[in-house]
Amino acid sequence: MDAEAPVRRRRTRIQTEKRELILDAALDVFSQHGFRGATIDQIAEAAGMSKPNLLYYFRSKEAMFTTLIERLLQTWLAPLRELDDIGDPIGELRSYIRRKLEMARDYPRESRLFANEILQGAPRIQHLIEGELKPLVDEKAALIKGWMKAGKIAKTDPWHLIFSIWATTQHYADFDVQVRAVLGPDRGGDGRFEDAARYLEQLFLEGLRPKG
Amino acid sequence: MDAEAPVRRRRTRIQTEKRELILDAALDVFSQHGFRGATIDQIAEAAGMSKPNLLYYFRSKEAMFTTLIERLLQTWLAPLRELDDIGDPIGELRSYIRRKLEMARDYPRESRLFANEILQGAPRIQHLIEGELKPLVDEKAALIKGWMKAGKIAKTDPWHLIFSIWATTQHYADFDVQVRAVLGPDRGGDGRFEDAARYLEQLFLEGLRPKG
DNA sequence: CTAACGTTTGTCCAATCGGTCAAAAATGCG
DNA sequence: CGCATTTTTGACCGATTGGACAAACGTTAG
Repeated sequence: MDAEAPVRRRRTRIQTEKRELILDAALDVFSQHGFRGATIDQIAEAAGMSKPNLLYYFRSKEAMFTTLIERLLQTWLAPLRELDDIGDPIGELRSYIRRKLEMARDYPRESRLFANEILQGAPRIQHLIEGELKPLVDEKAALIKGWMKAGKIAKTDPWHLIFSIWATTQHYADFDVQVRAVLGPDRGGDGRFEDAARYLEQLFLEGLRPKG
Repeated sequence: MDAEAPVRRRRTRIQTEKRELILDAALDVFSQHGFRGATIDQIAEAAGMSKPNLLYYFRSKEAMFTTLIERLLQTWLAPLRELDDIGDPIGELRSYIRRKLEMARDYPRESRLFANEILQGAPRIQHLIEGELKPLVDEKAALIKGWMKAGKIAKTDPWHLIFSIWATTQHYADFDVQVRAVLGPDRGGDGRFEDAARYLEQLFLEGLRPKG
């Protein structure tokens, strides 16, 4: 049931630190090569320690991955959790999009790791998707539906709306190589996220139809 | 230069057939597990033949992958190639979005294989992205920019517009497991693509701002 | 100092990997 | 038929993989 470290009684200071160090290295390697493509040796080297030493802190490659992806999902869903009925609907959605785009910019490894797992059929996190993600999305979809009924935003499908926000924002993390290559060295630099933010705001709020 | 089969002189009927059979099996396996995650044994079993026999038709795992992804890119870019100045701009974009969504529906394996490769930094197709994809996108972005200047569609960033079309449509192939799980057994069935089509059309044309 | 406990590593192992090879089986052709 | 060519396979190989293990090393409390 618990896929954790030696943990006889309490967790040592060293254990806490080294586990964090390992998880960071593992995130590097897993997000770049996927679960099967990553090797324990690679992770150990990235963490600056020997393979058996790494396996002293995590009993298996699977344990590292699980720990990583469960923690990641919480971070990843946080912005959606914050979506609520306090401000005005348009503003709420606008800042949700902005926050998701910031996450793609600041935590691209997490995004890629998650994408990799879903791409391969989510064999290790199916239960999290059905048990955590779906209920949360259903709840927020209901909230959004309320805004539509009240005429605060245009009537459309709230689930697909959420999908499209995920897709467009995470695209800048998951397909980063392609985005950069297509934009070229000038436009593909640091400014690409501000350009994306401006574009996405217009897309979601106004669409492409010319005014007037 | 040519990473092909035994090919002494011409390609036999059997060679042509078996190579197609193998490529189909390889697409199954590669799209599910990525390049490193896939094994020749898996592909051989999926193709219903022995491993050495498979290696008689393709000299290596890499050769299968390369053949597959080069062919795939052509299919994948075809809809964008068709984008031109003949019809009215709004209609052109509308049908581009529709075609891309149909491809996500009909060729999800291709989409996933491509996504997998990009996710991992496109180590094997960097040259195709820079040599083929970028020029095509630049060309079409210029076309779209012309439409904006002429007031046919709203002024915005054509490159990011293309990204957002890719992201939203391919999402339904790449994140299929998640989409289905979130929509549930009722809404996640065959109708999800029609729902998506309706939603995306509204998003891209009108945005979320309520009318009036 | 020393015993107990936490940490680190060198060495090893069975399983799996991509790929080779020679020989057998099937096929095409005069 | 008989011969050449193409197709198929079992056996094998070196390299890499995830992981086990015991011995060594470090740290700390009494």
